[in-house]
Amino acid sequence: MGSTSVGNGEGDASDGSGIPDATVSRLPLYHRALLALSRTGTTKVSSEQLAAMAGVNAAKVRKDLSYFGSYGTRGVGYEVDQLLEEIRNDLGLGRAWRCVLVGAGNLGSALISFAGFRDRGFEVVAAVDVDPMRVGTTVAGVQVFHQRDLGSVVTEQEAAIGILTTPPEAAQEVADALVAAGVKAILSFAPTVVDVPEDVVVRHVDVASELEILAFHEGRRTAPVGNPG
Amino acid sequence: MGSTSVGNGEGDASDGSGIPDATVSRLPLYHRALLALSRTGTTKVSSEQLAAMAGVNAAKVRKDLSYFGSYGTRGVGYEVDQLLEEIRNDLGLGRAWRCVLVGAGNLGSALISFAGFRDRGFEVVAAVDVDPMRVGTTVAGVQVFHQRDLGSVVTEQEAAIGILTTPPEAAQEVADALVAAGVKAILSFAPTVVDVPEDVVVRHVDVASELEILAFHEGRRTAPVGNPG
DNA sequence: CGTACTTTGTGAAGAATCTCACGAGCGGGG
DNA sequence: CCCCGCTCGTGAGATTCTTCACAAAGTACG
Repeated sequence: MGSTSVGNGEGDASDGSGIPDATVSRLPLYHRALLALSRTGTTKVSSEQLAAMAGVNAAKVRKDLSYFGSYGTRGVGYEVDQLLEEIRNDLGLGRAWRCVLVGAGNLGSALISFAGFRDRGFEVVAAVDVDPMRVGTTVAGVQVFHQRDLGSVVTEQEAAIGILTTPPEAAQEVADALVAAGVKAILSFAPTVVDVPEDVVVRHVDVASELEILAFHEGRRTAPVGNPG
Repeated sequence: MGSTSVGNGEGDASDGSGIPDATVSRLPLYHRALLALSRTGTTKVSSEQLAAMAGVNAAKVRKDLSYFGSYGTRGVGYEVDQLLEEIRNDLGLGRAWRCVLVGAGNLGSALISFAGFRDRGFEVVAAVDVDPMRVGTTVAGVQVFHQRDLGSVVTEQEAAIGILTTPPEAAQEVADALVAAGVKAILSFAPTVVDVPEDVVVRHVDVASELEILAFHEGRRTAPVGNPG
């Protein structure tokens, strides 16, 4: 997708790990599908089924999985629990990921409350903000510190992931502080580009952009030809 | 990318409009950058500058813009306001986009309150939910109807975009209802695949997946080789 | 044991995207 | 008016991603 900035190099693809970016971005889909299968007690799954569940092509599933080794049995398919375990390992979901949230506003608070993360091993262990009204309070059990203490909060909490929900003006400054504190993975909701060193990964979630892309397609539908002015 | 499903065909790329998907997904970045320039009163910008602001390559900027015609002056650059107007047109941001939100829970409410949309022409004109506690209430000025009336709400409100923030189990059913009501653009926050007809565009925002991708990269950093078990 | 059937794993072709590199056109100065 | 320096627009090559198609390898069964 290109919203990632990672050190490039020797590998088979764009990441040093040798796993193509496109494949990595699909792993969560497979993970989700396998989780659903496991819950229903299904023990085996073919690439065809998995593909349907993840909304992709079957050949793609097989090729993606092959990057991690051969976990399937020809003529049978993949063992759900074994494959699930493998992907859990690859995605690093075996451990708990400690996240620090920067910007405890509307969106930030919603994210903290959102249960979907903790289930998967992502826990917001602390939040910071600049607003004196928010500093010192607790949001859904998460303490809010002052943003100037971001560095020490990250260190003390041993946070590995920074979640950035500040206004765009503050994003770069916060990213710099996160990087300085040793954070190497940032999820940014700020509608702006953030510059980070090569070894830091940034991913963006931008709802406004997504809506604009939808609007583009909608606009094309009703007025297929460019502006007639 | 691949989170989009659009009818494929004659074009130069994967969309019927002839504009490559990759280019479309970058238009919001350019739009944002130009907006910032316009606000500071800058009248001209080079592809190099624009590229830096959007976090992409200069050649890519020029090629992207060239799909829409030649709006630059050689030796000078692009006229900010003219280019901004052009991209506004292409993205369909000249008009107001009426959105219906399905699922007025935590995330849904946060989205309604989020100001960033209205500024850009996206307005949530109604919400629906299944929870009787929420039906009949008002969230940030937006009325919440019962989900069973989704079809008529869409029709009466003349909504063009559906925003889906239900639990994954309900996502497909809701998407079907939206499609039946004539909605051709859906933004889904539900962590599941939704099947829609070829002429409907779906885009996904999945925070959990993004975190998992970050975890993947982080995991690779500390343990570069596969699981030593 | 051998045959028929199924599904994986993967080389290779194809498509999309990115990047380079350079000619074309514009403004400014002499 | 002509030359110089700058930046756009774009063909072509490099890269990445997707899809096809088929041999390899397993199961089932008589």
